Amino acid sequence: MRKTKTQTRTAYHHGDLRAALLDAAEIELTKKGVEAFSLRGVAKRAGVSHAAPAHHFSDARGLLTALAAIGYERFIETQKRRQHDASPDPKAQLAALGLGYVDFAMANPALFRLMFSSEKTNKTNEALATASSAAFDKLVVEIQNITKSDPYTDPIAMTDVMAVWAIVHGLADLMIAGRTRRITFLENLNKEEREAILSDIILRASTVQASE
Amino acid sequence: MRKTKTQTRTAYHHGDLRAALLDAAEIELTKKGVEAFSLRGVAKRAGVSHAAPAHHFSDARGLLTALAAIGYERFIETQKRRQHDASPDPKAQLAALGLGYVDFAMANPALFRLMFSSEKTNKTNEALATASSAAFDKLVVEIQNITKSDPYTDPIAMTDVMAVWAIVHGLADLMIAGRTRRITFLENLNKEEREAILSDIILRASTVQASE
DNA sequence: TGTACATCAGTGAACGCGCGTTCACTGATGTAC
DNA sequence: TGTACATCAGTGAACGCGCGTTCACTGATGTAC
Repeated sequence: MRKTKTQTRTAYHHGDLRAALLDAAEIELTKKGVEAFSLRGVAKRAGVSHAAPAHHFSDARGLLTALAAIGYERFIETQKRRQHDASPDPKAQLAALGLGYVDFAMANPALFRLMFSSEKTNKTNEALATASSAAFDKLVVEIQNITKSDPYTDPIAMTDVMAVWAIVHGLADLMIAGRTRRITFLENLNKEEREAILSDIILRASTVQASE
Repeated sequence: MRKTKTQTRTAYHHGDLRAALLDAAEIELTKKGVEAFSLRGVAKRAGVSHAAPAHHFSDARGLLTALAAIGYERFIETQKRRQHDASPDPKAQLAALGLGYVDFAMANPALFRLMFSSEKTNKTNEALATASSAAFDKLVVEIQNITKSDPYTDPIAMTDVMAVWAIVHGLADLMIAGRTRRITFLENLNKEEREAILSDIILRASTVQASE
């Protein structure tokens, strides 16, 4: 999962238990789901006693909140990677952002649900709020590049933000839930074909698309 | 919540414990969330001993599955009500369907999440699969009315189904999660204005919209 | 209508389990002199 | 460099709690005659 460690490993006792706990929490989340997630399970996976996490996180909520914040950072990285490989054209950039959104959800369904749908994170946490806002702002910037209008002052542009966000988020959530399996033709396409269709769907949500 | 009872109440022992348990389960779900849902809590709410539910549901999964199936029936009713009050024009009908989708999610967020995002239901259950398919088919029919083409045989029409479903589902899920609070102008509108904007957003997803 | 019996919905005590939390402890690391 | 002490990350036993599950039971309802 995450690879930031072994730097300080064996430096002090465990080395970097905080990072190890976050890694273990992600595995626990993926294998057990948010519903069956337990601090004791995380400690066991990290190979420490069940009382050890208390030195780094006050409780499960604190650990999950930190994990969600890291999730947003990786979420943004996934989108940037997609955009880097795409044409610099604003619409291609927006579609790439959306494909990155879906990529991340499919690759990390449990983490995605934790970030967007769970009550088990502390939304007033500063790191989480900052990371979450950064993700939102990336979308706002892409829409601004297309509409040439600042969504924070122009309701029409903000409506585009909302519409694109909704369609991308809806695709991601339905795909995670396995609901697209019902749509057999989509499942039978190869990667390129499927992405072309998803890009087309994503771009429908911005009105500038239609008026061009 | 549900009002089907007192019919047979006091008829045999409790009367209709099965229905009472489903009512109690919905309250438990709303107050505790899927994550903290417990059979004992449901029994307590229904005013029976914690072992009583076993006579009607094998376990929490069985109870939640039955509740999800009922949820889909009410989900469809909510959409039909919206459509009944709308113009018979196919696009107005589609927008009404979408508004009903959002209505239901906002009025029953926990139940909505149980239906669409939870691992705690048994998806191979016949009643649940039937109810869920009926909801999907309603959307398929509305798209067919607009495109004049059967989505089950025409991939272009099915893509419209997917796109409309995604945008409506995304709106619903983001609104439940409180993510639209960031979009302040939307929050300051009255009911009619907000619904006009949501309808506009929903109709963007169908390509027939743009080509007309 | 009356009695005797069968059925079965709901009871309540008991169980084992995993959970979060507490707390006295151990022992490795860091620091003062 | 060496010793003595402080710090603090991690240990492991113990706790109380709510959970699902089991099971012998009670007693109301239904049925046979």
